[in-house]
Amino acid sequence: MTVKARHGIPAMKVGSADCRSCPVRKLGLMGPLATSSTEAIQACVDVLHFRAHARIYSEDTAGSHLYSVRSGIVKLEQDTPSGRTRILRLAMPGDTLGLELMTGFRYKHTAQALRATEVCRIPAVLVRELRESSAALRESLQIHMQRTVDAAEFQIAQFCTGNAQSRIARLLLHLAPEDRTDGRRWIMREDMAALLGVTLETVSRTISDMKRQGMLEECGHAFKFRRGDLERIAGS
Amino acid sequence: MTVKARHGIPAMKVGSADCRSCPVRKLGLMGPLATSSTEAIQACVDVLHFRAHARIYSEDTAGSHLYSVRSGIVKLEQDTPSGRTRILRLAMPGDTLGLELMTGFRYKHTAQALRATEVCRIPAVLVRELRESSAALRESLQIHMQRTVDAAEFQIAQFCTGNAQSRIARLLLHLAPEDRTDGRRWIMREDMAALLGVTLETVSRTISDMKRQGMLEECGHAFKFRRGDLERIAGS
DNA sequence: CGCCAGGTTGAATGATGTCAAGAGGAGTGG
DNA sequence: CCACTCCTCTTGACATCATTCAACCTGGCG
Repeated sequence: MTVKARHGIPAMKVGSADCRSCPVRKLGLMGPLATSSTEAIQACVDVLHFRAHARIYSEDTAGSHLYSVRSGIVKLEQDTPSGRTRILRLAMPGDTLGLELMTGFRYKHTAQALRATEVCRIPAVLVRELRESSAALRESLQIHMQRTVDAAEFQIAQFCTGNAQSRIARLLLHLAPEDRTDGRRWIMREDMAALLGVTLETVSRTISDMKRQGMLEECGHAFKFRRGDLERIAGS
Repeated sequence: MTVKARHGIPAMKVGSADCRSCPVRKLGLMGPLATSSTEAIQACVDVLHFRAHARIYSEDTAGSHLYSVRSGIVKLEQDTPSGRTRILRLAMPGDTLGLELMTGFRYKHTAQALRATEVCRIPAVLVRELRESSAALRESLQIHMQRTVDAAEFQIAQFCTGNAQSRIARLLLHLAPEDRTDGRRWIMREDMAALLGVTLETVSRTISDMKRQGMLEECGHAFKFRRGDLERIAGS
């Protein structure tokens, strides 16, 4: 079992894919496929449910499935030369994991759910086959590759630049469409730290400071703030 | 003209592409195309020569060409929220610039030659057309997209992690196939700093330290070192 | 109730940023 | 050929920020 002992059962199969009810069908990799072919696809695509901290796949292992995120957040991490693990980027609903299998055979990251997460598990061979016959899928693949590039570059520009306060502000803005983060998109301090390239303590301290300055509140697992406040800090 | 005044003529057309003599043909985007179609392609592909610091294209402008690097190094940078400019990654011979035009119409970075650089300028419409007819090109596109992702993630894992000395050691190792950097791949301190996410002064100080410790020499525009020394520092 | 994972805080230390001054080299024009 | 300027790199002194190591708090859960 490739999961840290402390985190129990890694995955639970919920059932076969039901694309019609998919919350992110339009965004997902297979979204553009015609409804006629959808039926055949559903047969070999499973929906899996992962608990927080469960591992979806491991760096440098042979892989045979892509994953499409339906809900939740997934972190993609690598072991750095220095022994720590570094989060390279986050995958949100609609994003595709494991696209590197289109040009290789091993996963390049460890993928781990940040919180309860649902994914569609898609056989790589299926995608390779459909790629030959469907121009729509080819376009979708290209779009999703580009989205991967964008996410990685976003990480560099937003989360590897500026001081800790700026980075945290940018992360909160990124996670929150409005003036509060969704409680279901909770990220704990340790993961924030690995994502922003600072220590856990610095994250904790900085968030505490921001609370004391009155620009941030934390209710349960949700942050509340005025976007303007954080945007001012983010750009400095 | 989109080039800083101080850096004179931005580009010089060397001539039409001569793929047979291309130093990186196997690696390049168009490499896998059959020789028969190569002739037709060469007609609309130009080879351009850029001087050090010349701008190849600018962030957020409409684009109609991809570029394939033949020799030299190109930096891809973006303006950060904080006003500085941050280098997102380097493009080396064989790499392709402007792949974002396959799914959009604007360049997402500013591309600037780090030193004297030769590129092939390929019309985006040509690539879009060939993509329909040639499975080989489609595969090449996918490989080059993946290579872009790899480069961005390399940047995060290697150049945004650890202290200044580790980052510099990793950069030198990355630039040097052997135990010395190629004088023709010179990168000045300012660019190193923007690439590693530290200040110019920190780069200068750290390199001076490493020289004093005897693990680094600088002859003209080349660094000399023993890989073992730097590898020990890089992994810490 | 007691344990433990997650979070907070303090004090000391180390690393990096900032501002400022100056050295050396390459190119230019007189 | 020299004096000049500009660019790049170096170095110092100091302020600021982040890390480290440690202690402690808290709420959930067996």
